[in-house]
Amino acid sequence: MTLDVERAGAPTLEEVARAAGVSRSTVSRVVNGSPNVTADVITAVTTAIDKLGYVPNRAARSLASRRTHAIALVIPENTAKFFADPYFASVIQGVAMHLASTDYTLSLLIASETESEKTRRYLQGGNVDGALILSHHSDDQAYVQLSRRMPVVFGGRPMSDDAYYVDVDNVAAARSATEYLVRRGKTRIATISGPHDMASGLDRLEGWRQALAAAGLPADLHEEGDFTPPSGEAAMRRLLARDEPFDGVFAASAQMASGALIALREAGLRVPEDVGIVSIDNDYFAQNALPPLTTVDQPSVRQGSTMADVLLRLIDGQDVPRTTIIPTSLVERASV
Amino acid sequence: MTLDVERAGAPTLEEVARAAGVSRSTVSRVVNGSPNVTADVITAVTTAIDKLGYVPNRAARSLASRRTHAIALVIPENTAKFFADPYFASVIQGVAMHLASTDYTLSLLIASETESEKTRRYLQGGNVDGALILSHHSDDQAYVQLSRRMPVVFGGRPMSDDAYYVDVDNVAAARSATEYLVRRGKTRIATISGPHDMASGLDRLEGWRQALAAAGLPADLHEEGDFTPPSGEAAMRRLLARDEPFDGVFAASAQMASGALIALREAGLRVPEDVGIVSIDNDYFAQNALPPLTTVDQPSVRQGSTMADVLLRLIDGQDVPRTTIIPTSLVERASV
DNA sequence: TTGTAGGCGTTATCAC
DNA sequence: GTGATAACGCCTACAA
Repeated sequence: MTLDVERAGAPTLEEVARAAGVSRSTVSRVVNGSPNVTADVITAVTTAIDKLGYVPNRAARSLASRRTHAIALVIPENTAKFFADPYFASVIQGVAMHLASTDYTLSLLIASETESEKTRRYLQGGNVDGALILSHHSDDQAYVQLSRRMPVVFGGRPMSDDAYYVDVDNVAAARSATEYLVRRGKTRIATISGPHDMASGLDRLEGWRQALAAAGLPADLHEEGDFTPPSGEAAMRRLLARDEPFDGVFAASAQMASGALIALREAGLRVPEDVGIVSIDNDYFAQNALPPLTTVDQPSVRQGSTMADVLLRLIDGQDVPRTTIIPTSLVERASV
Repeated sequence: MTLDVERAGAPTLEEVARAAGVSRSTVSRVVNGSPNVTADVITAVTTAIDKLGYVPNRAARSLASRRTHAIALVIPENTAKFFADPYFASVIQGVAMHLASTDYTLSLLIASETESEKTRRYLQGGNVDGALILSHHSDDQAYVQLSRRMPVVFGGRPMSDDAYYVDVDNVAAARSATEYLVRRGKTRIATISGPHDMASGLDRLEGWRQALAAAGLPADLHEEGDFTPPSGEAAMRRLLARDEPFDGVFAASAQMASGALIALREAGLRVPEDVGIVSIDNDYFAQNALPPLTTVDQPSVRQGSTMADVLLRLIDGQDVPRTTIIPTSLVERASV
């Protein structure tokens, strides 16, 4: 009698069709929201679906439709080294949460350079409908090429022109941070920049330069870091070793600022009394530093969700601007 | 002549077969490493594969084989709030990197509670071969049930018995941290514990108790936090407000310890001179605190890769112990 | 060892 | 509006 009870696998579209007394095609139409279906039929099918607990088989669906409903989030391994950086965690979170409200799936790829071929094949092998590339390095070229074969969106401006990306305006962010220092009366403003092989590193340096130029101040006190706390500490030591007094510092990341704070303290310099410091990133480094850092907030969770949004539109064939800039804002705390 | 050039889609198994002059079955066998194939044939097929740049179509493969070669990493949304916690980023990284050396794919799910039904269906809908659940909360029940339908491995001991999980020995970690305080001559040792609805919170509290009991010391100075810096700061304030002097503190997380440091400093207490503090987590909070924290290192990247390893074995039908404990180690710095 | 044939669960193209 | 009927690309008995 109840042959259908205790079936092994999940119910199929075919079974739903039988239960609803319609054809498979019709069930498929209902499932995919086709406009040409009678209300009665929709009701019947929906009921059957609920009763049976039907869930479309993704594999079958993508085999037939040639779309996977999956996107990849690629994190080049050299970037993964910076995984500890809360920035990446936030972006990933943003992506995942945005996707949660769609029926797309997120496939996370840590792309080791030694197996880049494998990653490339995976991406081109029709496993995903599009890719998100999270990296600020100049070695993005391979991925830029990929964007000719499928929708690709970068997080952070890639070192290439014709690519879709969403980023904060790093130049403007750095400029506003530096301008804040100027407004507070600082006249000798140094910077601890990010690495020169990352667009964000370069852009923030440029913003610092612009602000100083506009204020008629010299822009010669510059040391490079790699965004991490230790590099910030080391850079500050080098700055101090120049024996060239300064009363303000723009650090390209809060992590570096927190490192710089250590070197400053060691040197017997007080913040903000002796030197004021402003940075970028409103993460817990900024929040928990001593003193808490005045910094430029770049909403990274939002960057992630925006990236996902842009990619999905691209996949959907919509017309999307190549560049999406996320606004930043200065948050004042006690370091200046 | 060259009909095959400029084809639209990716090459199929069928085309490889034709190019190699064998049947599709044989190509399939070669691709899947079947033992019963002649060396010559393998060579021929492999050559054809390389020449054509063939990549198996995942959808077709899983439709036919009923295996997806994908696993899910589920992060309950309440956990996602703690996303800023470097612990999670590390675990995710570990999982992703382990998977990179296999042909499994990682599907990252942020499971909002309001859509838990959706997540459940996704998991049960045959989209993945197994799932990793990252959570320390007691609301894991739903996922424990899931483990009856497919391989599931938890990160952190779930509040249930019959589940596979990989975790650090939180009791032992807390005990060794506390014992260290005892060895350093502290006689009045307080604790800032984690939340009581997380196994790790409870276990670390228990470890603290055990160490004190063994040393014949009272275990009454206890305040609860939620693993975040602010909660640690607040807990320390409450501890201080008790007006019950103490010379040692075991904080269940480095983040809370860093918060506690702030309250301690405000109260004019010096670390380590007046009170020694030990915590768990060797993250940058521990490394960059002032003073740097003596702490118990729990290798979270490794926990992630181990979780993936266990799950893959489970999927492979291997016999795996339900519990995998990752060793921890004490790293001495300047806070005691 | 290798080939044949049928099927995996959907979608898509047609007729009706 | 709805229903047959091919694909979609691969796996897997089973046969040879």
